[in-house]
Amino acid sequence: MGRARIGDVRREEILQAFEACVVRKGLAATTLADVAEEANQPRSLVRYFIGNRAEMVTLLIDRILERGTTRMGSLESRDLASSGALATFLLEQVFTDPTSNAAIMELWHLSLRDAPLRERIASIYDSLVFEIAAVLAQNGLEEKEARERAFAGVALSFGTAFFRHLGLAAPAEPQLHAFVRSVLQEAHCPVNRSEAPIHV
Amino acid sequence: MGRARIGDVRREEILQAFEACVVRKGLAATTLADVAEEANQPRSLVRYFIGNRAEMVTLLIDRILERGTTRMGSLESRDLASSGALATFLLEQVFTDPTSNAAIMELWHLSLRDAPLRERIASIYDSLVFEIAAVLAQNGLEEKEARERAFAGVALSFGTAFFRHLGLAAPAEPQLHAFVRSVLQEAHCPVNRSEAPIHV
DNA sequence: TTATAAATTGTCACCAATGACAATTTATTC
DNA sequence: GAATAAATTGTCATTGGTGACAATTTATAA
Repeated sequence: MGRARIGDVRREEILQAFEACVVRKGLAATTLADVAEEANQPRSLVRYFIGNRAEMVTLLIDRILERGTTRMGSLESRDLASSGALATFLLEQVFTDPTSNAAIMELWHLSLRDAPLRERIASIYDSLVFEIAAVLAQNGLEEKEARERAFAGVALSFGTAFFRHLGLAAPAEPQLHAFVRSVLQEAHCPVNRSEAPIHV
Repeated sequence: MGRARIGDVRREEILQAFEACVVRKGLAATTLADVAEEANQPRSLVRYFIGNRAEMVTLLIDRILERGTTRMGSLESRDLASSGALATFLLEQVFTDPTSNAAIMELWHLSLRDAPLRERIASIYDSLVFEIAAVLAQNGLEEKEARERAFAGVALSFGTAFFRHLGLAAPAEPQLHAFVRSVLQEAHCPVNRSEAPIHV
């Protein structure tokens, strides 16, 4: 007996509202009252269903990271055989959605003083690098070099996305594409890796 | 008559303490009391010499940005003729100092909801791109392409620095170097870094 | 209908941080 | 050493946000 539990629904509503607030005004500036208003609920209900503010933050982090993870997962199912396809994927799929970007940048800031979170975020990007390296290796690249090039490609895309967000005038799509490809695939004149480090 | 003004000294001490706190625990978490303690002054003196918290934040931002600007300025005086030297500069000078990085990341987060600040930060990176593009153009690259390649090189270095901070296993120095060069210069192969300016 | 568990409402105390300011002390110039 | 401007100390009120909880209402199963 008793009343039907609708906690899951409420929690979902609340987290959604929370995320909207965070994207709009930032984590530090969103109060429980903000979230409650966004969710059309009294503040006490937010506390009743979610609990602490800290717990709410934890839930939101999980939510965002999980979305990131599943998005990475969808990479495997795609047809990304060529480095050109990889470049397109990186530039057009991974760092484009502004809402996700806002959420990620918030998490990034949190991670500055939260080592476990930092590792969780790192592991997502790491798996992205891993997947891309796998494709490159399939195309005949040596494993270590594949990983290095994948890293560079992701770093370049990442940096570009951040600079875009800053409002810097980025090169046009085809140019960026060419740059990403140029780090992903062997140039015609391969760098001699056995050569000793030049600087230092 | 009256007492000698030592406001400038005090202000400097306070700002220094403020920055130390921000780097250590983040802007949002540092209180006036924290700053006062770090500066070995009572909180009321901090208020007396600096004023508002908002004003203090403004001063800190100016301080950090100005340092960034002057650091960019020092670029011109260097001998960065070859793309190899540029790569070295980007990888070893620009995004390396952990304290500056911490400060910048804090500013970055602030800039998410502060358009004027965002533009100021953008202009710093923009002038970095500009300077590098100038060197590339001097080496014979067409102006537009020079700017595009400079952008990519900076974005790659930036992304690498961020990923490093995340704890991701980055490629070794010489590999990174090769990647940066590969986006900075046309894809054929002057390998020797100490070489004179590269011709297209 | 009744018992019961869950949901909903509303209120209150507490805390940390800020801002404001009066009172006092110190250094400097005349 | 007197006048004065600046520095220094200490205290208080306010505020915004959180956490806690008692009281009430609502839906469901028996």
